[in-house]
Amino acid sequence: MAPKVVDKQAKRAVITQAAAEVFASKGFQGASVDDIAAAAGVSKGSLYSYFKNKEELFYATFQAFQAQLLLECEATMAKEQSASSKLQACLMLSVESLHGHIELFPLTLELWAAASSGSARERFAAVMEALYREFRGMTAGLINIGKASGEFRQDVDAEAVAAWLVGGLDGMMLQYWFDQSLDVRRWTENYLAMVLRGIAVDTDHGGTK
Amino acid sequence: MAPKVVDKQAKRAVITQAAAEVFASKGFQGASVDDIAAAAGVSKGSLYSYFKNKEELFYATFQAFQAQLLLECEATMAKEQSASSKLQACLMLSVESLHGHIELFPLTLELWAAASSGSARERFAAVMEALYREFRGMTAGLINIGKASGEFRQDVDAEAVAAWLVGGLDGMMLQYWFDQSLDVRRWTENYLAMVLRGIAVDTDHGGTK
DNA sequence: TTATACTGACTGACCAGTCAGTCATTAAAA
DNA sequence: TTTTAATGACTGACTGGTCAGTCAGTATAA
Repeated sequence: MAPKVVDKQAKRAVITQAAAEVFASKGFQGASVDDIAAAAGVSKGSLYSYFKNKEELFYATFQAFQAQLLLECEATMAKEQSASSKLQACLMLSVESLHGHIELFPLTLELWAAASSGSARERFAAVMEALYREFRGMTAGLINIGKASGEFRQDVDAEAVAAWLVGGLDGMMLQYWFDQSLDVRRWTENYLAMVLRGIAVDTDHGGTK
Repeated sequence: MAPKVVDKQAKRAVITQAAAEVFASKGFQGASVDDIAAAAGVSKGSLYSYFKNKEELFYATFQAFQAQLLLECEATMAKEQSASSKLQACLMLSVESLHGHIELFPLTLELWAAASSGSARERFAAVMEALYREFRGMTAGLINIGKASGEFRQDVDAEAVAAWLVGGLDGMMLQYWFDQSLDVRRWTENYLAMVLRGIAVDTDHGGTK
């Protein structure tokens, strides 16, 4: 009348952690549920008592990965003062973080592919749309604050810059995934300096040459 | 002593065209060779006489898609004079072109995923690395021409800007794929203007306010 | 005892790639 | 012109294997 008790949350975490590695190295379709169960040290039947199906498991796995990045990002951003330094801190942290966990980047690629076609398309596409909307909104908000405070030019299209920065980060990491000798951190630093000069109001104009 | 003759190249094109649609709507793993053969109006056995295996077929399909974009891009770029207008023309054309064939964008996503994990990883990853290297090189070359001609600042990191523009284009189209109400063309136009202002030498500074 | 967690063998569906045989087309012999 | 032979493009049933998800039975804690 009060049988065996396990910490379900902890066990879910163990499973998603194992799943992250397997999904990242074999892909969504390529990873079999047997593989994941074995990696997590759990039987297949047990795994199915924690997750409705493979799709659900994949989604939970990606969520865990994403949530951690978002947390780090928000924490770091809060420390900065000006809009441009917040932007810079946030972008650099994202690059650092993705760079540091590059072995999990395929999870994202798999989600993109899953969201683009296949049976789970509708669901994953909705997730991605919401995620991008949030990131764009956050970034655009930051830029608008900069405009309001007179830090950035009035004719800056906040949405456009936000979309390109968010997209650029993804595209950047994609290139890094394919060639890990690229110095994406330095590139990001240098590039952002250019972009900020382009959107800042002209106070001084200390050009080289 | 001379049997039925068919135009093999033409038939390959018919098959890859059908394959593009099927791969785009069902993904690489999700699309069965039977599906594709049926869509192309060809038997499965016949299809296998044109392509060694499914992977080969997928690669050929992506190549056809990519080659067309590259051709359009090079043609348009040749018409422009200054480095900045070449850059602008090339980027806008790419956005226009991808925008116009957005239904085939999943092909790219599938290739990314295929290149990130699974059995064909090595091969597809090499293809993607080469592709990005080429695009980055082309773009960086353009920027360096601009630097040499005094159009752009000397302290511009050409590689960094190139990587971010190339990556940004991908990331942009990704967002558009998930939400086709986004006005990516206008965003690109506006954003590029900002970037160009950031990398151009300071001649006049006609800021708004 | 009893409620719950857990196991792994099993099932049914799916699919890439093969291959033995068919058929339309053409060259050349009659 | 007609017949015959050669060719290779084409077909689709079949094989060998994989895998998501289920369930009947077992272990364990209260």
